[in-house]
Amino acid sequence: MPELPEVEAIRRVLSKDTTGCKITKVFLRKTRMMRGQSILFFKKGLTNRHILKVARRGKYLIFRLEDNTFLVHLGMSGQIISISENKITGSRSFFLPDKHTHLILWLNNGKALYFRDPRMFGRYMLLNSKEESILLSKLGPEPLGALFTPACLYQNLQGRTASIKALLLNQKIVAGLGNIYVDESLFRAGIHPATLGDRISKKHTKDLYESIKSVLTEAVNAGGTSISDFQDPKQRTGNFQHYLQVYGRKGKACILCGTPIIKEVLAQRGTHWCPKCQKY
DNA sequence: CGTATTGTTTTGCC
DNA sequence: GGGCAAAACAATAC
Repeated sequence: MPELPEVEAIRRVLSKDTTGCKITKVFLRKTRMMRGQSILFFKKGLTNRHILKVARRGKYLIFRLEDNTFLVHLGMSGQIISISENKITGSRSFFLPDKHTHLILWLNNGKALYFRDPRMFGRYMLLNSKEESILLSKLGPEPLGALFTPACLYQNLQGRTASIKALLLNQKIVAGLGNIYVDESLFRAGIHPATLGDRISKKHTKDLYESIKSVLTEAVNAGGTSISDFQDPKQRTGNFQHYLQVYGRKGKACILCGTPIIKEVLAQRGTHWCPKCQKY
């Protein structure tokens, strides 16, 4: 679920609602996502710290505290819900905490953050600044930042014999794209997802660069894509699912030429494209 | 029952 | 050691 636009939607809500708040209590119900860090370490490192800033890098959500950083990756199905205790949630009717709520942070503004993750692919890490920068430096450039340029993308594709689909899913090449936005970006750029990275011309790389930026910008402005279960901490859904041009449109007419959209597994992921508009 | 699912890391091969 | 592809991770929905 959460790719860059969804994580950004979550970040914006949390930045507004939790910046400056103190974490007063920590309830850890499942420890699997903590990368071996102990419960005691977690509780000590979070309790009575203030949330100084809520940032984002790629798909990572970053809570800067006084002397450490709480780093969250939501994986496939992670979500953060901001709510008062034991209220029935609005859009779906489950009680919190439910069996998928693995972490709760109580704040001094009367709210609690419920970290849910049914599939448990998410990760929580409490890191010092050095550990944080080592981890985040492994990521490629922010696609909406100044360091991401057509030249940078082109350089990163040279000598690469994997498909462009696989390469765009690789967070070292550019950080924040997932399956949905890779398919959408490739459609807008008119590039077939199976094209080898090395075989993409400078001109097509520029097109791809522009497509990635426009897709992500529009998706951020739409509050993300709610295909199955994405919701922000206030349980609002995004709107970008209404603007998807290939993802989830298998067999439907291409918006440009009317040809049925193809869906096949590529790079181990369901991959959508128009066989006429997207060439090798 | 089998298939599919929005992500990353590990494994093994070249 | 790097790049690549497949497997693994876990739970739910259809």
